[in-house]
Amino acid sequence: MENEIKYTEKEIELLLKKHGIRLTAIRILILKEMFKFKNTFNLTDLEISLDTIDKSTIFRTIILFEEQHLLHSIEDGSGSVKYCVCTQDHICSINELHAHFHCEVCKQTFCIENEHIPLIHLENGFIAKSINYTIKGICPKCKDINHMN
Amino acid sequence: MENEIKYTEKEIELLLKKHGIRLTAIRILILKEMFKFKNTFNLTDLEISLDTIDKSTIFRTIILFEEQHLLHSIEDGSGSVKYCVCTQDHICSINELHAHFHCEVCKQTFCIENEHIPLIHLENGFIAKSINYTIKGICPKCKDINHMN
DNA sequence: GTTTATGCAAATTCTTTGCAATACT
DNA sequence: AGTATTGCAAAGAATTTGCATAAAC
Repeated sequence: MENEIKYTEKEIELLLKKHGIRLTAIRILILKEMFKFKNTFNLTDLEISLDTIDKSTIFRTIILFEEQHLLHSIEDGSGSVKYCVCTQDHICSINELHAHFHCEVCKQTFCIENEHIPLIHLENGFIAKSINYTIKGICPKCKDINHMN
Repeated sequence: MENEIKYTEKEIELLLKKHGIRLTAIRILILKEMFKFKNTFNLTDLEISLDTIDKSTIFRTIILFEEQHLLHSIEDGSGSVKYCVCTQDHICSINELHAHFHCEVCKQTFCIENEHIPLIHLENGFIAKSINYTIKGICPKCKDINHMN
């Protein structure tokens, strides 16, 4: 594992509580694991790295976290829903949502942190709850490997 | 069927040819059916309305149409990929792509025709091929039915 | 002790593929 | 004849659910 742990046990617990999520050993473990992913992750990613925990438990935990706005989902057209954790440096309210980039070669999905999603005008009567802005293409690493331009 | 047929047999055939797609009776039938949907449609929608044609044939036809840029796909997080046909009044090149609105109540996905997707700046090295901009929320009809605001 | 969370097993849904049969040129 | 298209059947992948057990409050 090449990742640096950003959050202490205590901080993980506070984050859960802040979002009105009851503490359990498994939820702490799952959230801790989520922070290990540099980019986004899907259910299978978590299932593999948390192989003692049942898939359905992870699934229901993701649903709970999403309902409590501790994470949000990204549809990148890869065939599985990706997730990323909402933290204070990674804002997820509707006006400050960030966009994502999905590489069609390596299948990774990156957060585009530096810019918010530009909003467009909605006709009267439509109520926006969330926005998904995903650019698909080729990331720098895969471009170099495949000598594309 | 409350839909008005917008395209004649002849126009359907021309559209296929224009996109370098060989004509077959089934492809003409499928494209004609696609135009009947006011909004977007998915594989199952077509499977139901074209119940004499096999699902895998429809699937492979969609892939072909998409490769030839006769239609484009939309990931709206509904669990199935939606499609909509690219016509001259419904531009689909990357700079002129339109956004979509997905209603979480009725599960319909609407094209937002009046505005192009605003582009955001990509860091050096990223190559964009397509963009997916989908707003999720509640459509006017469902808002009224459920007395929401 | 009652509510909530978890694991196991399996169902469901959506997508995709192999292969044989058919149609087209 | 040879290539492209289609149908059938089934595989694969991702998601979701029912129910019994275990944990938390």
